[in-house]
Amino acid sequence: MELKDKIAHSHEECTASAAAVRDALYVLSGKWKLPLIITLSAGPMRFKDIQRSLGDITPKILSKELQDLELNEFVLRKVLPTKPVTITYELTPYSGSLDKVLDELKNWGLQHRKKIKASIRRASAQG
Amino acid sequence: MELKDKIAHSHEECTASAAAVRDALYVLSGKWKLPLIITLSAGPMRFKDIQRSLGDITPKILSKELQDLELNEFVLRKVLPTKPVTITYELTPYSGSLDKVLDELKNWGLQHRKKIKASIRRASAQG
DNA sequence: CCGTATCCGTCATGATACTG
DNA sequence: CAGTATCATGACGGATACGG
Repeated sequence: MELKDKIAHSHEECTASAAAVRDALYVLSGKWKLPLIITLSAGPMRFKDIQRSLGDITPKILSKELQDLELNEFVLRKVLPTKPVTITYELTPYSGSLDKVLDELKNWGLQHRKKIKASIRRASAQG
Repeated sequence: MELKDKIAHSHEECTASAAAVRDALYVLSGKWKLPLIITLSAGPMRFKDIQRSLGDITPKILSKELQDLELNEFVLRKVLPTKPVTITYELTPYSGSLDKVLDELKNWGLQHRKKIKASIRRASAQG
């Protein structure tokens, strides 16, 4: 079955597909959301730990991204009654709904990278 | 199986996953690439037709997006020896490799929209 | 018709500094 | 530690106009 058979059945369905895909990409947009989710998949972490784990994200951006993910119910913010309070972030069960998407995206990314490398090799050989 | 079992096996694999996912999102990034692919899934089209079909994309942006997609071998540009020449754009077979990704993205986008609506209803009822 | 060139506004991201 | 505030910037998308 080809792409056009799966996606572009009619004008309306085509529009609907495009809208749904764009919804998804919108929610997952930005430089950090996916890396953040993948990082948190290791378990609950504190703000500073996440920051270190992601390398060079600034607190402002991290804060914003975490809030976004919280709003979309991918991430749960927990305040532990220690003294002073400890705050942790962890993935919600709902984040599991991204499993397939993430997996497909990962697989596709891997195979695409290989393909691009091969293309470049071919192009160089030709030139 | 949970997300953490599928994605974050080890530090290296976690990093690799994140990189692959970001590769994929990078290639598909921007406001128009997916809508463009979905539009072209109806068959070969000329520049002006695509422009009309996408609604309000400007020629500069469309040109750039088409070039990006050509580079990544999703789209083939054909120059037909009519007089004056006719130029068409069509999907390559390789674009079919996106089938699964697109499908998962579409499904996820649809279910997520439903969930968000339900959340808003719940929040309103509470407040 | 098929684009490219120029200019411009907006938004995402980031550096730095600061508060509780 | 866990953030917020302020300021800066650069990429992206778009409007308009023009060239082949």
